[in-house]
Amino acid sequence: MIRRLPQARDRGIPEATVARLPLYLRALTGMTERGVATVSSEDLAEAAGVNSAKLRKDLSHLGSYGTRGVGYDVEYLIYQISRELGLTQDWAVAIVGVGNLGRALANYGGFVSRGFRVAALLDSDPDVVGDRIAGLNVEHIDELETVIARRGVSIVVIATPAAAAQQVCDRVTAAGVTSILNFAPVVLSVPDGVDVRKVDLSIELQILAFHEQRKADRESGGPVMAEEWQRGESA
Amino acid sequence: MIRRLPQARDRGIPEATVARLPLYLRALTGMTERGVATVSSEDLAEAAGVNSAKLRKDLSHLGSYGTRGVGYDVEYLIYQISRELGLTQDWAVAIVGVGNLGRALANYGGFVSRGFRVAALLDSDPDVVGDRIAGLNVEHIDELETVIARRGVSIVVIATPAAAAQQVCDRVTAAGVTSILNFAPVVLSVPDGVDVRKVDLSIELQILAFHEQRKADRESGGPVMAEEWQRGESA
DNA sequence: CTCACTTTGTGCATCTGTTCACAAAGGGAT
DNA sequence: ATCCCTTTGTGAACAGATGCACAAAGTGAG
Repeated sequence: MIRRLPQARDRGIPEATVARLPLYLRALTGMTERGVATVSSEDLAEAAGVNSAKLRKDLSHLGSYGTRGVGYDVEYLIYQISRELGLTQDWAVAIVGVGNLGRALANYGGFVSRGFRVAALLDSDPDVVGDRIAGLNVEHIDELETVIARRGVSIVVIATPAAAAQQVCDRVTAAGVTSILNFAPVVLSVPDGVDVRKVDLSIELQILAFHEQRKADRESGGPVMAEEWQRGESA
Repeated sequence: MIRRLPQARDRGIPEATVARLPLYLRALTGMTERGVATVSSEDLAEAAGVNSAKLRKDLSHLGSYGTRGVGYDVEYLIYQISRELGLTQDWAVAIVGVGNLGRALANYGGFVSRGFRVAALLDSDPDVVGDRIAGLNVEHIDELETVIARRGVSIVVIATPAAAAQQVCDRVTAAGVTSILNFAPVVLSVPDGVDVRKVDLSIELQILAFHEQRKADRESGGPVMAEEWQRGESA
């Protein structure tokens, strides 16, 4: 039986915490730019849009980096979170699919700012290959494996149409990539050990629609009962 | 005390379930296009990339729409999920900020396909105002309130630079919008009753980097045990 | 009708995440 | 040094989500 010590410095950081660390990092970066040297959990939590107990518990998973009665040193905390997230090293990212979205991503400043470097843009469309976007030459998808190997690409962003995504995914995983950010609206199947994160614009809208509908229902005198539909004769 | 009946048709659908319904919907749509009339929880779960017990529990929150020994009627289930998500009605969406990302969103087919209609594109840049994108005229941000009111916009997508986002947010909430999809890398503060969903490209990358780093650590000689760090003399 | 087989819907145990509330720790004033 | 004030770090209660495993419900063959 694996006994998990309840120590800090335990390397098992909860997934929910990991997802919030970038948020704290951004808030802290803003503060350091405004010359703030020290921040309390209360203030940082407010800036990040979470409650302060949660913030403190999250940070406690990294170690004990605050000073009671005072708060956290902004610079130091930035460094600790960056290190934990692996942002002190430089990640080479390839973007596959240079349509509207791929272009937007290539030009997105937020990528470059924090340890990420767009190392390649790839597409299959001959009209697009050769274009210069965000200072990079768009290369043909045939070069995928070569580019990944030569430039040490470890994260691939898939911004292709849905139909091409699985195929691209298969090729990049075969080439040894184990981290994929997928914008195509499909469920990718990948070998064990490969992480896929998905960003799906239409899913987000659908979730909003759900809540919006519910708000509307509540205002206009309750749910529209009994639009009951006879079961069976649909098809 | 409010006694919540453990019945199906209970309108309290868990958030986690709501977030998966669009996934099921997409899988089902694919099936109906391939002429599949009936599907088991096992197969649908596989297509959506979840486990089958979870799928069944999720669907059971909508009601009891399956047939034991047979499975679910694809068309009927599509209808039920669509209705629950509010996709049987037509949602007018306005996109504020017509940079690379805004353009990508305006052209994204997935929006239109399911009940969402891009009703307006707005920007503050005079060079962009007047452009025709995805069949729409880009309008000046000054028209924001008018456009929202006239076209019945109920969901606003913010795709502006970070610096402009809160201001746009304030204006659209003042105009009565209660659902916002935010792509700008800032924490928006909104009045009670307003739903904000956030899509943040760089956060997703940072989460991937964290896991990637961890995988790298593990391979290069196991967890770096006893990198124990003496507490206190850091900083 | 009865039996064998399939697949749903759900009670229950478990795990993960959130929030409360407070003791412990540090700072600064006197 | 002592006292008071602030703020962290965390135990414990609670809440929410997941997954197992099985009874209940349906189909179809004989």
